[in-house]
Amino acid sequence: MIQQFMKDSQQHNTILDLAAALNLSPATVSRALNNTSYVKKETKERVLEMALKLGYRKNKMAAGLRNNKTNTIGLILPKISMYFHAEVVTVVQNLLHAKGYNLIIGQSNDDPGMEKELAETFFSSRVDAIIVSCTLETEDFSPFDIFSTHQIPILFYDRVPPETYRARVIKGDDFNGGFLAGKHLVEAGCKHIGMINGPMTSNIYEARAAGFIAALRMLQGKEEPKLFFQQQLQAEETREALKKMFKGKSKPDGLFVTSDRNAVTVLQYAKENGIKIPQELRLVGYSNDPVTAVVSPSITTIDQYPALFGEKLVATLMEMIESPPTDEYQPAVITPVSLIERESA
Amino acid sequence: MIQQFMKDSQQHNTILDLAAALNLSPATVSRALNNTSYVKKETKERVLEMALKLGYRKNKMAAGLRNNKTNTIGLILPKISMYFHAEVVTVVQNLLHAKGYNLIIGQSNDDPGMEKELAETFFSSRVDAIIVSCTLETEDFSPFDIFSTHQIPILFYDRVPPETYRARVIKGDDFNGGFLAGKHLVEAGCKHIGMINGPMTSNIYEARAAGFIAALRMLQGKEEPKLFFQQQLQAEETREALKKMFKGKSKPDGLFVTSDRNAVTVLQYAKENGIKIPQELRLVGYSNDPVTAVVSPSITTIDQYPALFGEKLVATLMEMIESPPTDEYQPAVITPVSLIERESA
DNA sequence: TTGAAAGCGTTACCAC
DNA sequence: GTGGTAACGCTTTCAA
Repeated sequence: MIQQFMKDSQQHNTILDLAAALNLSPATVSRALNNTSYVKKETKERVLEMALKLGYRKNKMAAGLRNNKTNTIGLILPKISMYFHAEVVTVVQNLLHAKGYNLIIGQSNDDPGMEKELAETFFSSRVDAIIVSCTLETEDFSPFDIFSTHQIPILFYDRVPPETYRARVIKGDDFNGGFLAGKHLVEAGCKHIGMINGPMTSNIYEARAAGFIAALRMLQGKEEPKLFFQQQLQAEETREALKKMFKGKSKPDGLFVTSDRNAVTVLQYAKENGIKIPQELRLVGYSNDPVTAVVSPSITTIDQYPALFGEKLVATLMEMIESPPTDEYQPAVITPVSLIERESA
Repeated sequence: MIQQFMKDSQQHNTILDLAAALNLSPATVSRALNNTSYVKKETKERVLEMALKLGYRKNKMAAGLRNNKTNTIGLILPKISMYFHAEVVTVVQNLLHAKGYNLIIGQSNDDPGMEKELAETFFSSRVDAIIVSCTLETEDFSPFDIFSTHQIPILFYDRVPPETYRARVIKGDDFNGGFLAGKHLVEAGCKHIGMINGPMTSNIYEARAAGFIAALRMLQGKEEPKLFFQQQLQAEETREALKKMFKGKSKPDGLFVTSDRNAVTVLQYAKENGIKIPQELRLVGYSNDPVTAVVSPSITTIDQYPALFGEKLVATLMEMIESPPTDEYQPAVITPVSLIERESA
């Protein structure tokens, strides 16, 4: 009876197949499947039962084409293996899944060219919205213009464009993170405080540095911290920076390293060179990567609450998707940070 | 001139718009855009130029619907923040992107229910193929049957179904990994060797245990290692296991912990309880998570070469997508592992 | 070398 | 409550 309506197993059953098997119109079947408008209770049950029997699954592409809505969100980030990003992605994906959304993830590998390609691809896939954390070097944000011009919600997070590029933004309180680090080192009695930072082209490193310097100025009365290095956050460069710092006579006794991975590198360098942490050098990292808790000495660091961050991200995104687009200025959402005190400082 | 063909900026330009603007048929435009069949060189250039001018981007859904090919691959894994998986995903995504494929990632959070849901969703999205690393508890693999019955390539990796479930598989050499760990501990002179393992419902832990036991039998002549615990890989349970192990009089002097995160937990437990590593207890972990290199003492572990793993994964998948489906038995692809010797053993 | 037209699977409008 | 049908944007046969 039913077999006769089944196609070759490799074929996909469609609404038309269901309709034929039930002597109904495709319209009614669609209504029954989607709970839209009224369908006789009995009819609905028959449809659902048959759908199960024939192993029917909606073709999302067809639905997407018709509805101009894909229930897919694109997410572009530099590297998924970074602790903060991995945590955020996990939360975002779980929350979106619960709301019936699919997530497409693209890694730019910190390459602006790749970032642009991903933006194009996601646009072609007609994502309903897009979430972006930029590369360290993104200076041209025009590849993202297509989204705003087509009224597709775009939300930047963590590494975001400058305010001059009008866009919705959610980011951690990097200024405060830097400030807390500086304050902690000053209050620990450090006199020669240095910093190893990421490239200033990225808002997060710029803000962490600003907060850090503000703390030193305010609490230490110093005009400008002397031992101050910027670099790409590679282990080799960190070692170079350390070599320079410890060559002179006024060695640092406190160091703020704006990424935990690099803070670990500092730890290793110190061990290799007989520098005692925290006795001779106090150290503060950034992100509360679990690794900071298990090295010894454990590393004092700044927690960014990635789970909370992810929740706010999704809440903001949903608001953007559901509410009609507005030209009103929307201030950046800032999520909290706090200092986690451990052995290194 | 051109403006008159532009729609409201929020609308998407289509092939019809291009065709109208150029006085061509949509067919020709499509051919020009896709390099399919011959189009006069000049026509093609005009099309491409206009596409650029109007900011045309192909609607992938429409193309997918028509072609029955989405250029999208689904990937289901337990948790993206695990080192091995993060690395594999990165490689897989980069390689697939280079080949023009999109990747949809879904995290099951080690929940078989979620895993099933993701499989359904990806099927609905009509992915061209699917890659799966199962949850620790997946025992019913039938949610994946839809893919094989519809001739959609499915490739399991790392945590895979038993051989009785006929499917293409690629996995690390877990047996050998276990063997290497056992051998290393025996050769280091350990007499009371124990193991802390994950749940035996998962093939990876089952194989690591088998290899480990084989090594002890072969090299130590022991019938059965005595200090042997299985558990879910949570820190608390690891501590429980350790407490039991070190309560009795015959304490272990060598320990194989089948996950690096737990090996770190062992390290901390040892520190807290004054057990000297490696003098009193030699320790071997699994995965070569970067954390094992930076804790002290650094942890001897088994490297799984995730980058190589990812390459083989993509190569196998491409072969499955491109070659006609076959019923021939395809043996599992096994990727190499090796022991990384560090301070802990 | 190009055009006309059908069709992929779904949904929503308009009838009845 | 339900059915008929057009339309979403693209590609591909068939014809010219």
